[in-house]
Amino acid sequence: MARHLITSAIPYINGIKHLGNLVGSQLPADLYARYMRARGHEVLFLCATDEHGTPAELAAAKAGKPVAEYCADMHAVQARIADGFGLSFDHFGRSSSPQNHALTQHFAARLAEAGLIREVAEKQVYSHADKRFLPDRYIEGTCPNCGYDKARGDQCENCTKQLDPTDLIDARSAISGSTDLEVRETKHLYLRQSELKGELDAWIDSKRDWPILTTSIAKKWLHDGDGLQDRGITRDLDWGIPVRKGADPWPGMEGKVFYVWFDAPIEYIACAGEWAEATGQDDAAWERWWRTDKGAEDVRYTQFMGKDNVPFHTLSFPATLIGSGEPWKMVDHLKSFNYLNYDGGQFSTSQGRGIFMDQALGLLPADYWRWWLLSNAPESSDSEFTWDSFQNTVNKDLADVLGNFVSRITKFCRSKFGEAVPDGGSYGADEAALIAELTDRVARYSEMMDAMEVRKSARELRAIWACGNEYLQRVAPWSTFKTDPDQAAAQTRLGLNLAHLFGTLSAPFVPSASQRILESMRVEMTSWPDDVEAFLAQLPAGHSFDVPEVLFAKVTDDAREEWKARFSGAAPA
RNA sequence: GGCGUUAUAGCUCAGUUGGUUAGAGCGAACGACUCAUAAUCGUUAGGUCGGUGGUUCAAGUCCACCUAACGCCA
Repeated sequence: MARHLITSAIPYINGIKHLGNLVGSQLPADLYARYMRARGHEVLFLCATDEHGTPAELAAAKAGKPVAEYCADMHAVQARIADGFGLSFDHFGRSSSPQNHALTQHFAARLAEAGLIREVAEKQVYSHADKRFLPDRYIEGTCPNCGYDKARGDQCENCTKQLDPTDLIDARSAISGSTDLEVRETKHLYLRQSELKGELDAWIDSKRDWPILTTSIAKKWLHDGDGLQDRGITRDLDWGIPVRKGADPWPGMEGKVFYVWFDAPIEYIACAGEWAEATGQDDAAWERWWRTDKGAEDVRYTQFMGKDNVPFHTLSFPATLIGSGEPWKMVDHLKSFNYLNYDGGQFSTSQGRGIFMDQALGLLPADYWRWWLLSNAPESSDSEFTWDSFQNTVNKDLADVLGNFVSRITKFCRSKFGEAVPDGGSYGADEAALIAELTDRVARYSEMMDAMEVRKSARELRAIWACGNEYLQRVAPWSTFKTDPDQAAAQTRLGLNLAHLFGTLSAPFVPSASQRILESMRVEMTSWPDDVEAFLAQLPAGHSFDVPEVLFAKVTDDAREEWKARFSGAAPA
């Protein structure tokens, strides 16, 4: 038994995430966590909400709530939706937790002691009306290059020219519209990650089995242009973790907070602390997952994220851990994903384009979405959601191949032998061939799951389901029954055991349906079927079962068309 | 402009360190079966592996250049 620490990139607090966000991190992380648990390994699967920063403050203001209250509410909303999707976090934490405050300040102190923090004086735009410094993108004005009047302080969206806020003509706050702006000098802390460039480079080089997507992004940031740049890790905001040197004040940094990108990854660690607290355990309980001097040296740590998060996880966060000089557990495998597009374009939160997690659950059970998303995960390149593909895939794979298999074998048995596994007959060449094929396929499926090859795993699982239908078609117990009822009984017995096998193997992908299959077969989820032959003998003659209701109702053409229209992002109804 | 990813049958994609007739699922056509959510199973469908030029006894699989899509950065 191994120990697996698994984290999903933590979703930002300001709203409900869309399916693209889901498939890029939380869902594959859940797949892996469920699989590892099913194999009998010890798993700690953590996720949290990323709560700090300007967008959270603005979203709270828009909602008319204090930011702390807004974040608490949205955390509850995201937690409920995650639960709806069957995301099996051991803990769903918050980056605003006391644990993260303490840990973030601790890391900053350690980095300062190591000489890896420097102060930089910068000029930033202050808005008197908003009583705050404005990030570049929250300043609007007329582009000096093309005259577009809604250019942002970082870039003009019309002519794409890169801008400084001070370049803008008639600059105004994007928040209040106020033009009462002032350029002020302010000091910030920078993480000198360029000092660690060599170490990070060597570390990345040692990760030969990471996805190309991951290492190519990391290498680019390390070597592109002038190489790895130092990053500001503080901001002039109210909402965040106050800049302190451990428990002590940080002279000159009063009223400032750490930048969200500094504290967010630290939440992976803090979240383990939150988990320990929530489950009534002491610090040693979480430290054995995170401190290699306190029991974590045999932990295998895997992170899941979309490609936009890779630089922070391969460079900035490791720089923080290495720079601390303390024995923190570093990531062992970093599985990254490309983007999921929606029907010819990108998912868009602002334009309401695409499908959001809460809406998805309002249409169909989570298993439908899990199956489509995982079996089409954007691993090698961006992939695209279309309603036609979704309907076709879930109807064919889930309803026709898996659902119908369980249905046909249980109903056949009920009509000929009653609702218990029939006795009599024995296995012959057909059964041996089936068991041999399944042994081979289950081994390959397990290999693919170990390797986090999501699409390939899904494909292999589907092939395993198809084996059940192929077997029934080949031996045709409905025909055998007429001439040799004992032989038909043996075939049916094997068929029912196949349902048990499928229920177990499918659990990481479609946990609810798997649960229903196992319940109707009246068995608990037990061991992983490494020995297929032995596993297929677990339901003995006489074992009673129930015929389940339809496992997967099909998506109709009418529903597909209605949803396609409803989620087009065109004129809102 | 720099960099990266991708470009394989109508569609979605597999194709280990280069090596016999390039594979799967879906769709399509035909056939079988009738237990089942009109579900299933089988057979077939002949794609110059984006283009050009190289390396090699041998390249979809390595190299160079080109083209296209997407993305990141400046």
